[in-house]
Amino acid sequence: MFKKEIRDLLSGTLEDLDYEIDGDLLRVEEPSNPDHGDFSTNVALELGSDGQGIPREIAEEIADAIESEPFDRVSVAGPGFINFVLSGSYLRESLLTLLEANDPLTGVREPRAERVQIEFVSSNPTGPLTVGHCRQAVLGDVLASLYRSIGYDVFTEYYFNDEGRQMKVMAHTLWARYMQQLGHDVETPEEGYKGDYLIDIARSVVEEYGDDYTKWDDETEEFFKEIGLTEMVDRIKGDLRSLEVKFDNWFSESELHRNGEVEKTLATLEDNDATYEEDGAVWLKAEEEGAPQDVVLVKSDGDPTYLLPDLAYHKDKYDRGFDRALVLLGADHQRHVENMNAGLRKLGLPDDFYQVLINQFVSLSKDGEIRRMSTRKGEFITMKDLIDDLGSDVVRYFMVARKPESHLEFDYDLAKERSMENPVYYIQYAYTRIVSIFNKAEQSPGELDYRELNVDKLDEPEELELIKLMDRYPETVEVAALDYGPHHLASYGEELASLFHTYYNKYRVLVDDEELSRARLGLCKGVQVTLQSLLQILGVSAPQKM
RNA sequence: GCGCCCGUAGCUCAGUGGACAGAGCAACGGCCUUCUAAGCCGUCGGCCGGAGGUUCGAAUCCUCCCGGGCGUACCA
Repeated sequence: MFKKEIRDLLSGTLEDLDYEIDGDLLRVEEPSNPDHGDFSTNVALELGSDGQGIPREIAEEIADAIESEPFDRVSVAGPGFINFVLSGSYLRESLLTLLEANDPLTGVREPRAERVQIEFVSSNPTGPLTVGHCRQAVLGDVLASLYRSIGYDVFTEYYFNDEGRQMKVMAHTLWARYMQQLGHDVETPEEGYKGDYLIDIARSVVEEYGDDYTKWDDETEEFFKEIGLTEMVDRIKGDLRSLEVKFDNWFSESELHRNGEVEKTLATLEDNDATYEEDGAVWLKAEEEGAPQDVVLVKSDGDPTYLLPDLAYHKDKYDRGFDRALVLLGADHQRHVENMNAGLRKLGLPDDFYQVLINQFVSLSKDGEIRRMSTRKGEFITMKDLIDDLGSDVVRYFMVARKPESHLEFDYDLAKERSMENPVYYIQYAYTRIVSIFNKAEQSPGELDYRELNVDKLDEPEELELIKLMDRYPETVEVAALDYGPHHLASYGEELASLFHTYYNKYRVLVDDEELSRARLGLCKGVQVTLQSLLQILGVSAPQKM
């Protein structure tokens, strides 16, 4: 946030001094080297290369013109950088502002007109959710929190692909398992789902219905599809609940078929001259819109492919009034995205409506071994196993700690670790430590009156560093949301926790000097409020005791 | 072959075109009468996959190459 203020300040100063600069070139950053101040700008270098003067001289001029107000020092360095050092009094003041608001995000929580819909997980209800879905579930959930926390109107949705070929394969596999339970020699389909979970379901079907469905026909298929679907949807919802992931809506693909939306979408595409027939199938002219090749919308057997209902679904999202439809998809859906973009353009939807965050796969390392997963082969670790074993806090944290477009190697051994080497506990423990300090002080954080604090007592470098870092929190949240990068928040959490632990180890909060104690308690409360907000966005608990 | 993503310390990864590239783990060396040692402090460790280019300045942008993942279906 504060970076933006400096930018505004600079742009005013530049105007006063008759310099002209493109807004994009006016950059303020936080140097990694503390010798270069808390913030710095290269604007004088940009002006120099634009021929408006000599960088160092411009820098001197700008530095002289800037009020000293929130800064201790504004200096020129190197070829023409301008470095800003925040004053202690500004920082202390900002701690009081935080304590007064009792909410670290007031600055960025502004009402935004845009309505954002986020769709994620959306697996075929043909099997249990695996660690891969788990990453997406947490990414989507945290992104939704991030957007809400900066003032967006967010709506989350899970789309069940409960129609189509995969469902038929599932039904057939389930029937085969059922027949096997009854002692018939029926082979599990080659393409079928090999996991044991279908055997469990088959067993319960035998218990309830006996041998009523030994003949494979349309009625039997429908029956097993229905049973399998109900059972899988139930499990999926249960798994997500235990991961603390909530959806505002569950949407079924079958609904789009029933109410004619799929057909209507096809008709629109035909009207827009976006389709043609070949080999008995209906094709979308996707290549015209930048896709690598045309794709089939309706197969020669009359069934639509996955693409057509998905187009209908997004038309529906658009008609429901969302301004942006963010969809989280796995890396294997890249081609689908290109097809969707082409199809949506043919339907006449605005280009920036459909946005996709592609996330790479998860591998799991345990006892030094890396294990990969496949739902169809039945080789996978389910989300449920993971949560039962590690708890939702740990699972959630690990799943968002890496940026979505990177492969995630889930370090099972570290996740299992109950020590401060585990970053989840490290962050939680910082929070808990503060609770513990307040207990020791026989005071609740709520009782602490910020108006009675003498923050001038806070002048240790670590104290000012902590405030400085907290000052950056709102901006971190905003960046994490807008960049679709929840991992920024995780990194920030580790940094803040680390700084606090260091401080805690070096200084005592509760000391004989009562005024100092109170001021330090105020600082602790600031950290606590910030961590609480962060953990809440990540969906990780903030324990009172550990 | 073509397309997308990734390649940064031994390992797992951060790093919004800036000024000597960071963290955690591992390794090594220290440290417990204290608000929780489930800890703390320190040291070691890098031609940022390679080669060109753009720029006053590149881990970051462009091109090519190498390595890994994914895709390239009338599956989802």
